[in-house]
Amino acid sequence: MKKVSISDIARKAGVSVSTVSFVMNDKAVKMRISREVIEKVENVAREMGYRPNQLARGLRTGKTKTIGLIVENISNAFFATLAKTIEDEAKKYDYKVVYCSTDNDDEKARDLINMLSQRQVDGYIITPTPELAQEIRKLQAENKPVVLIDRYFPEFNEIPAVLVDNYEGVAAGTEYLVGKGYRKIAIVTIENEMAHMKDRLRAYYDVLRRHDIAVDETLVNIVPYHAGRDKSLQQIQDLFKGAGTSIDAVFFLTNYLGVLGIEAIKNMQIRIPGQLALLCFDDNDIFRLYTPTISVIRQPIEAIGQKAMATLIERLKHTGSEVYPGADPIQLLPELIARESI
Amino acid sequence: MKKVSISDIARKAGVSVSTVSFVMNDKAVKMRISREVIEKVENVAREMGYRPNQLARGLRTGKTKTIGLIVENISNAFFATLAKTIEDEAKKYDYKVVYCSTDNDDEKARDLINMLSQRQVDGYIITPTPELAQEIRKLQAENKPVVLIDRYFPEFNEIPAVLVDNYEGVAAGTEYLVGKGYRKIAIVTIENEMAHMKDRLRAYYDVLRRHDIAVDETLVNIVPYHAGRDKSLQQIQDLFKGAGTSIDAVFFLTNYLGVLGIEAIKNMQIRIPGQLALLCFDDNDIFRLYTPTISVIRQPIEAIGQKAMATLIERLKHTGSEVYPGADPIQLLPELIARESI
DNA sequence: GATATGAACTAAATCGATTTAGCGAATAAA
DNA sequence: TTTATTCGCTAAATCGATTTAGTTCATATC
Repeated sequence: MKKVSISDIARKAGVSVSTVSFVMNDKAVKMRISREVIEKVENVAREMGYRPNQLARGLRTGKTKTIGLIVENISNAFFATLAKTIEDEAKKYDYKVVYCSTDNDDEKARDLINMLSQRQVDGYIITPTPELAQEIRKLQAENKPVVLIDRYFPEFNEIPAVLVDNYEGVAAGTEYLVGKGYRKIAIVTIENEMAHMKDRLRAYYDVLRRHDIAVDETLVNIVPYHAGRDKSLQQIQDLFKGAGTSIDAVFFLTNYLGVLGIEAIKNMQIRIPGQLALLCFDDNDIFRLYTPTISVIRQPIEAIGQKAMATLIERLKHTGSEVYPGADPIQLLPELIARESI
Repeated sequence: MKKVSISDIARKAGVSVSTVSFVMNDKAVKMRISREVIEKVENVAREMGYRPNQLARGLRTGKTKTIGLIVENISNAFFATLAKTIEDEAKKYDYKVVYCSTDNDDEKARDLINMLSQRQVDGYIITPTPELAQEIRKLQAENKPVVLIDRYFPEFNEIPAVLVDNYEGVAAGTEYLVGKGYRKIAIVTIENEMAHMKDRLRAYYDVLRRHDIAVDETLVNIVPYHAGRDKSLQQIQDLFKGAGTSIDAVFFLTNYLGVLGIEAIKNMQIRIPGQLALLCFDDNDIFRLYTPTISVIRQPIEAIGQKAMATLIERLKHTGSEVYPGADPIQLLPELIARESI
């Protein structure tokens, strides 16, 4: 049994295809279709279970009512929550979301943009990879609205971006550690050349300097992106060996690294916060449930998703009519959640 | 700047649209297009950044190279991993996956099927909700392959299903508890009328009976699906009050409930496994990292995803040509991971 | 020299919708 | 009675691809 099309309905109802289209799109009144015909068509459509083909509709109208969401990794709790928020938000505006992960690979990101472009999505929300600026410019040139999320390109502000205030978050966290009397504060971050991570690191340096604490570069630990689980864990455990002597606190700059940190303390049986204080950027179920509970800088994920979506919708509404004036990224404030690990 | 279409390429290259189509689809040789023309077209297409419109292609060919994946909740770790596996697997066969969540709501599930159907996906992988059988039959009638995942309808086997062997998993878990000497074994399960959960519960009863352990119905705790976090937690804490006296072990039948169990032991400071032994169906990061580590029955998520995808692809290949003979659900064996909580 | 064969392309139908322009009948205005 | 309007609906173009059935030359065959 084949799917029913608009012409099947037209034939069965004894009217033209156009009439069916008008009725299905609530333009019947405007086109002064008579009450009887409207009812006839609606009945036939219901009986036959007619569902308009969105490919045909999209082809004709140039709108698919779909937006493409590109994140780094959808199985990461942060991005999963973000995706869910965006999807819920999109539904309010009657848009559907298609999402996919880059794994922070430029090549993969380009492929995904390609794929979404071929599928004619109406707009994009993108967590960019380092070299993606060119590709995103092309989308703008094609008049497709784009909103960056979680990351941004400081050198070009033609594209709106929504993210947490990374600098403020890490500054607040570092201040908190300093305020609690810690001086030998180690940092664990992931290798990433992008601005949002530089902002985080910069905040750390600035706060130490502000308090006249000498910066010890051996305390700045950068985990290679492709190190793999075991190697990364090892690097953290090596750092932890100095607990109580060369370091007294560790600030993890990402969620993923913080979880590895927990594995490390578990493996090494380090007393937290006795021997070592712990703080992590970005919350996670585990941090709330672990013993001791882990203090975090919480990102306002829902707010980020909502703001990004609202920005995109705004641009979707008057697409082409006006050019985005360019603006600084929208940076939302994070929240310090003090738990037992400090 | 508008997007480039096939006719733009044709015009610029000075050939017909058909010729461009043949070149782009590697049918140039078969259609004996000359080497020069092929190169000309390829160059023009590359220069202009041509990317075929998949809506048009899908409309014409009737194939979108897309499959719809419907899960219960994409932000749940089990389904997130499953989705990732299926996506990776799909890519091998050159298919793209669109996924969405039902929240176990029949109405929502029907809407999602509708939406995917309108978008002309080629096939479906569905975690069904209780009343979804009719809707799925319609898809079959339209000649769209469907594979059920994680759950199934015992009363109709016309649709292939791939899932863990729930009965065996819970049987093995219960046997393990009994073998360790526990006799007052409580069960915590979620309210769900579907076969896979009934299978889990049935296994519990069967094993107790096999060991001549009297079943105490007060030990069987069913958490209402829409109870909400706090109420569910309360129900588990109420159960835990009997630790050491009326109960000596608790078997959580889902991941989500197990995590609540951890919150409960944390809140109540219960010694595990001293006062109470814990076992959970379906693994989770937290279970591996918590102190004590929690023993689990691990589902073979990757295998389930792969098998489901392979089954779907098989049906996609000869769509329409033959009817699925009908078969029992494919049930894959889970693995008991013994940790410290028993 | 007429005809058949083959090489290298192209025209046009098609998929299923939307949308503009227009047609015939009924009614109103002149 | 003729002309203009309004009503209620339809024909046909269009979106951007794929695909079948030709068409036009050039060459080979008899």
